[in-house]
Amino acid sequence: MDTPEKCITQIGTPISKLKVEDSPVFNFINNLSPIKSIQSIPITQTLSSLNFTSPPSVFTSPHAVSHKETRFRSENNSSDPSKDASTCNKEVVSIGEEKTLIQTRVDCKTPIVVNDVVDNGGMNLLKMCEDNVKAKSETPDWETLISATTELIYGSPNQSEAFSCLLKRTSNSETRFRDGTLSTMEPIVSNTDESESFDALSNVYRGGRRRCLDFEIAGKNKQTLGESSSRCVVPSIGLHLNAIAMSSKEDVNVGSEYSFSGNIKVGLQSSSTAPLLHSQHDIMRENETGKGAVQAVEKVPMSLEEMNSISPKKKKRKSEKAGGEAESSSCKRCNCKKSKCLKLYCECFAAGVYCIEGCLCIDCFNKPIHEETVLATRKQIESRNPLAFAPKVIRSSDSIMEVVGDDASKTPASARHKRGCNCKKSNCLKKYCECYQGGVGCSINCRCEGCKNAFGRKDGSSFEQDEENETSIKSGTAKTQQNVVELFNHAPLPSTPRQPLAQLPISSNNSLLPPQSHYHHGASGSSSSGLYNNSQSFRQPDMSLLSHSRIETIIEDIDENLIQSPITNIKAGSPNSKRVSLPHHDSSESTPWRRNGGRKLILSIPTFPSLTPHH
DNA sequence: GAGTTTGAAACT
DNA sequence: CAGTTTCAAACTC
Repeated sequence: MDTPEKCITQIGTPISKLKVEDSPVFNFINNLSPIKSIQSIPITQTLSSLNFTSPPSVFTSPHAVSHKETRFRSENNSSDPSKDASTCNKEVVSIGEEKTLIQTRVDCKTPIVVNDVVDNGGMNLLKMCEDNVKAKSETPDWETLISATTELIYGSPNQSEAFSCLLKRTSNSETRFRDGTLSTMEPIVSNTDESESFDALSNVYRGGRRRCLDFEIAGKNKQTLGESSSRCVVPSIGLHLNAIAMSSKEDVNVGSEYSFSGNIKVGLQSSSTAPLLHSQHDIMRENETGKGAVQAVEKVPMSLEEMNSISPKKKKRKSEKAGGEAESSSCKRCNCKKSKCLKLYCECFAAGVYCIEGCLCIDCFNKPIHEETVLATRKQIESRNPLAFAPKVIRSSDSIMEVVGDDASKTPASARHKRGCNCKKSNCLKKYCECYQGGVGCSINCRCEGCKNAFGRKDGSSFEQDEENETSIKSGTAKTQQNVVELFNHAPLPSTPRQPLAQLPISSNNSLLPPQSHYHHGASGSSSSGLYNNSQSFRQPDMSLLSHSRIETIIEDIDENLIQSPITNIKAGSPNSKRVSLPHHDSSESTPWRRNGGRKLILSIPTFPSLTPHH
């Protein structure tokens, strides 16, 4: 299939004009000082020779490890029109005139070698980097960079190959779609001779993403990224953890759909046409059913107008029609009546995603066409509570393993609701309880009364089957038990199957992070993303859980960051003095990476300049 | 499907 | 910061 149309040009500047020295990739590599210091690898000799003048870029962080998609954008001004850098599938590469940026998206389904690299103390990573650079430095060009980079990112030759292929194709493409109207999250469909590469891409892109809110790229940036407001770019930092953290219902796939952003913007760049906006779930379902993204692409797009014009009834009908399916797939859709989907009451908004046609909301403003409003509202909320959009449940990979493992009778000690619940009547046995809903036990942070949380009571007792049975019996239904089981099965998952919006819980304006990095944080930029983006802790990978683990780790890092940050007066708590308690790590309870006995690879990665227009 | 319950979010 | 109100999800019937 010919796919010029599927390639979206999000970038404006020709890639070829880029000089290797100006490449963000090189710049990034050149800024891996921490690794150097730790491993004493003289990589700089290879890379330092390159003078990068462009803003430092960030390489894939551990988060990126879980991402399969990487997007690069740099503000390079190329001079070679022949290689005009158009962007290919929006998901892939974006070399824009904007600030240097590397966007990474991940799909945890596919093991990424970066972990191994990391686990070797970064040695492999560095070596790979060095080798690639050396090997290709003679003819440094964009493709070389891409190749080297992608290999580093993907680890897998196949993946990197596919990625490179895509980039090449992109660079050669004459077709651009600045309006992003074609934006689709579907993988590029290629003709047969490139099928292999694209198969790989397919894997890379496996799992379409639901469009997310482009919270921070609104404005000028978005123009570069695609005018369509429907485009989804992960906000500068964010992990949209809510999505991740909350959904206990979702299937595991959800977990793999995070996008991280930060300075490492992970993007969901998606598409834009609202109509193509299938929920992530929809796409995933398709993929799961073997139809793959290709079919998703083939879906007849619906115009925004059409979408918006859908009457509530119609939507409801649709919803009902898809009801079972949606329900079964745990794809939540909001049902807001008064909040206009601009408050945290709205699950979609809280999760950092736009509402979709499946939502039954009324007077919804949480749509691309109201992007500015959404952004403004979001900002406002963040100003009130910087962590408003942060994941509610924090869990470590170990925790996940515990849950998944044989000893599933206990709530992961490290898993907890960030702020704690405040249940009065539900005894923390129903989903009204956020702890319960998140599949975690109550903690000291909770102010619940009569806590009987099956995942662990506030008093410290943990879930036991007997107790659970007792509870079920008392409640006169086994539903609770089923719920518990279900929650356990999905414990690490957030409640929203949607596309995670990578968002920084802390607004970029808040400057929660000190300019200088903390223990494992590199110099942080002004962007809120810094919190995540600098997190570079790597752990032994459990691919099936990687995404969650990563994210959770990151969250913890954030906590630590907050704790350690000189800026300690952050009212992390919600308005009502609800605590956004930072998890207390006993000396005995080490952070995930410590628990794993793994080394914590510290990368001092410069953050990307914030694309956020606000200041 | 309508109504109730619940607790988070928002407001005062 | 505490109390109250609003809201929408969860739940019940």
